[in-house]
Amino acid sequence: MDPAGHLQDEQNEQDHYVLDEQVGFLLRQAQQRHAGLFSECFGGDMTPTQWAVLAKLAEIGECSQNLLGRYTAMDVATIKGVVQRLLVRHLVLRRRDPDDGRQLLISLSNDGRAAFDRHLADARRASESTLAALSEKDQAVFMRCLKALR
Amino acid sequence: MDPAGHLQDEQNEQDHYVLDEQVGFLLRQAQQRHAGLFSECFGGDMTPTQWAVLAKLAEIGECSQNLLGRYTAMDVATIKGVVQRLLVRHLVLRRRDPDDGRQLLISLSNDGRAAFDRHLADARRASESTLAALSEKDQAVFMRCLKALR
DNA sequence: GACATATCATTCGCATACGAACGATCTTCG
DNA sequence: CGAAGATCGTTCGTATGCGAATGATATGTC
Repeated sequence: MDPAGHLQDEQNEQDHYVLDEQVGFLLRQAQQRHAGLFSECFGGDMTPTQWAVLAKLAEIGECSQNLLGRYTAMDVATIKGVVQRLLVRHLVLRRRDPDDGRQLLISLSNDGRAAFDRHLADARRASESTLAALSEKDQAVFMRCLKALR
Repeated sequence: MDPAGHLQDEQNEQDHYVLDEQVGFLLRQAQQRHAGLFSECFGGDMTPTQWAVLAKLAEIGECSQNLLGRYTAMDVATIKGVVQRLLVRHLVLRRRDPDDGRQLLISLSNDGRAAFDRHLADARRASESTLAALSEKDQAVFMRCLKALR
C-alpha cells in the first residue's frame, strides 16, 4: 500500500542479518548446552577438557605434554593449565623424558585410571543427552558434518 | 588365530570410547575453527561475542544489559565484561533506565553502527567459510540440527 | 505503609582459550 | 665441532564462560 514502505522492505531484504541464523552463534550455544549437560552427568566433578585429557591418556598411554595438547585440541598454554590442575588432584603423573630434555611425559595415575573408569558411563550419557533432540538419521549426518568442520 | 586376543577384542569392544567420536569434543573443535576464521575475516578487529552484541543491538535497538545477555546467550558476568570492553572502544552507549533504576540500557553509538556496517560483509564471509566444507544439503541439515540443540 | 519476593547489576573465584615472547634443548647442516 | 633452525615448555596479557554471593531497586500482598 505504501510505496515508501515497500522500498524500505527491499532495503531490509538486502541488509538482512539475523544473529540467530549464524553458524558461529549456534555453535557457541550448542557447546554451552553440552557443557551444562556434561556438568550434570559428571556431578560437577570434572570439566569437558579435563575429561578429554584423561580419555586421551587412557586411549594412547603416556605422551608428551605437547602432543597431548594436539590430540585434545588445546593450545600449549591451555594444556599446561589443564595438566597442572589434574596434577594437583593426582589424576596424572608427569616426568621428564629421559631421551629428550625438552619434553614432559604425562600419563594416567592409578587414581586417574580409576576416575576414567568411574566416569565412563557419565561421559556416554553426556554425549547421548546432547544429541537426544535429534533423530538417529540426523545424529549421523550431524556427526559427519562436525568432523568435516574440524 | 589367538583365542586370548579374540577375547581381548571383545573386551575392547565393550570399553570402546574414542574421544574423537564424542559430540562435545567435536563441537569444541568446530567452534575453535570458526573462531579462527572469524578472526581472519575481521582482521582481528573484533571477537565473535563482541560482534554478537553489536549485531543484536543493530537488530533490536536499545536494550537492557540483562536482556541483551539473554539474546546473545551470555551470562550476566560475561555480558558485563563484553559491554565494558565495547564501552571503552566507544562502540556502545550505556544509560540508566529512567523508568527502572535497576536496569542499564545499552545501545549502539554512531561508531558502533559504523563498525557494524563496515564488518557486515566480514561476518557473512566468516559464516560462509565455516560451512564451506559442507554441501548445500548438508549445510541445511547441519543448521537445522544446531538450532535443535540449543 | 511494610514486608516478602523477584529482578538487575556487580563482584569474586575458577577454568578454558589463544597470541606472543622467552629460554632451554635438540637436530641438522656445513 | 659449531652455528642455525626447529621444537618444547613456561609465562604474560586478554577475552570468554559460569556459579555463587551481595547490594540496590521493583513489585506484589496484606
